[in-house]
Amino acid sequence: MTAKPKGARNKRSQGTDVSPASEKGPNSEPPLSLERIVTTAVELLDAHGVDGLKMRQLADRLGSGAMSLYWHVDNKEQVFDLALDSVLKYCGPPQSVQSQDWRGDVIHMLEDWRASMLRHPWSASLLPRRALGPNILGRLELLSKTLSRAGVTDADLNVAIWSLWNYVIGATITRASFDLSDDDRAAAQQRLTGLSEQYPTIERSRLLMDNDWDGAFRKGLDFLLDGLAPKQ
Amino acid sequence: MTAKPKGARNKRSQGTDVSPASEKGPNSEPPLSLERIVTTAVELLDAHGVDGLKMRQLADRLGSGAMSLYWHVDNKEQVFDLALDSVLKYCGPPQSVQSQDWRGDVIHMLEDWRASMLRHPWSASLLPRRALGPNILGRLELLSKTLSRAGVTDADLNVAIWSLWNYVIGATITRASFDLSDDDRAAAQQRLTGLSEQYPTIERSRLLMDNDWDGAFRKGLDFLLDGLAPKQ
DNA sequence: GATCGAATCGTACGCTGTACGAGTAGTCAC
DNA sequence: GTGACTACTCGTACAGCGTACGATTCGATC
Repeated sequence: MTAKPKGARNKRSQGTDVSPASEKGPNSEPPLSLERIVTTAVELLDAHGVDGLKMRQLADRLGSGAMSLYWHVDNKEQVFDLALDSVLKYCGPPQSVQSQDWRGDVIHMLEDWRASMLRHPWSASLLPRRALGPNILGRLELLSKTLSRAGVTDADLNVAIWSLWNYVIGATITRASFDLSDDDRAAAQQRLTGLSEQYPTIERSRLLMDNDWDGAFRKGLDFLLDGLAPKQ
Repeated sequence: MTAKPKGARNKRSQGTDVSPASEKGPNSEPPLSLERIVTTAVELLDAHGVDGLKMRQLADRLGSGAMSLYWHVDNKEQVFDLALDSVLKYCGPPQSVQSQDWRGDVIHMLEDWRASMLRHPWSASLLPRRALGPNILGRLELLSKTLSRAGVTDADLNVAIWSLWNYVIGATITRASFDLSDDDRAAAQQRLTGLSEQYPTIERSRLLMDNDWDGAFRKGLDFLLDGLAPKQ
């Protein structure tokens, strides 16, 4: 019986052993690994979106057969989980670990979070539905610690975290999906012109076309932080 | 050449003509119609989620062949669009059309919006990615009008609308997906216990388990409204 | 050489959305 | 009646999907 490795699947990644792949010919693919699978999956997701990721295509791109993937990965869902978390690494605020400016630290982390997801527009809509990987948990832990340091009581901590999470997720999902379909939006706005008696206000303000996404995000974030944490 | 009706597809629904179905025997299904398709699709989505809606199953449940659906509907995507919009009808705030309490009106509409989506947990994650139907546009128009009445300037209007939209969407998507997987959350929280040195803060606060979703939603909404619209 | 585990992959299966075109029933003109 | 036209239904078929299964290959160890 040959059982797949489950817990220690990424054995190869953590060791410092010399890769045996280097001994192969120059025109042969390196061996499969979790890392190669995940980075290639991210490439394909960036190129073709969530629905555009196919296991066969992923294998093709890696120079292997489709079923070889399943030695390293349980199923397609796990590919999503790994790709998602891999994209959300955070290196912390630039200057220091124990900055006095907790508000700046929170804003930096959340804006970086949003930016990371917008760089990979498939990631935002995936995030709420998938398992929490170490990078996601790391961000939550950092957020939690920073708010705690800022004086948010334990009783309010969870409410504050989830409010911020909700806001970031919602803003990014909307932004990303509207980004993907500029033509659709223009068409929808155009269609509204024919219905101006039904939707006069949103037609006049050209709601669907002209938006300051970044500014709106920052504005709402400020308001939330004003309310959630005591002023300094 | 037999072309499908495109614009006037729902002819049967708007007329007051007597339904010819009543002349049939009691044990035969009523004829297909957009309405029946949509309401049945909503039932199936409620029961099995987004991935659980299959065209064949939908047709079975309607007592017809799978391909008959395609006379009334272009493709499966349109079924999603119609089901989504059908679930988001809004009848307005209870008391009056021109209430003095604009803040109460906005909160009522947004909390009703969230409640409607939570009643159909598949709807929230669908909303940002799909076309805007008349009910969705109606809500946006109402929100727009109310904020305008409350004194929000034209320049700030779009920013305010999108901030609120983002917040509602994010809160509801998160809530709905966490709702769907209570066991997963418990398991994830349990797993965190084994990693308490890495994630001490969110482990101690039991972030993944114990949350006051409704309270957090209302709190954040209040903060946003405080900032977005002038105090009354 | 024999053995064994790790890793690869060809084949096949069940399921999906839907293109195609045949078939049916009702209506209207003559 | 009869033929034409429209509205609608649906059986069949097809390509593409995730992946179960089992055969195969390769390198290390005894």
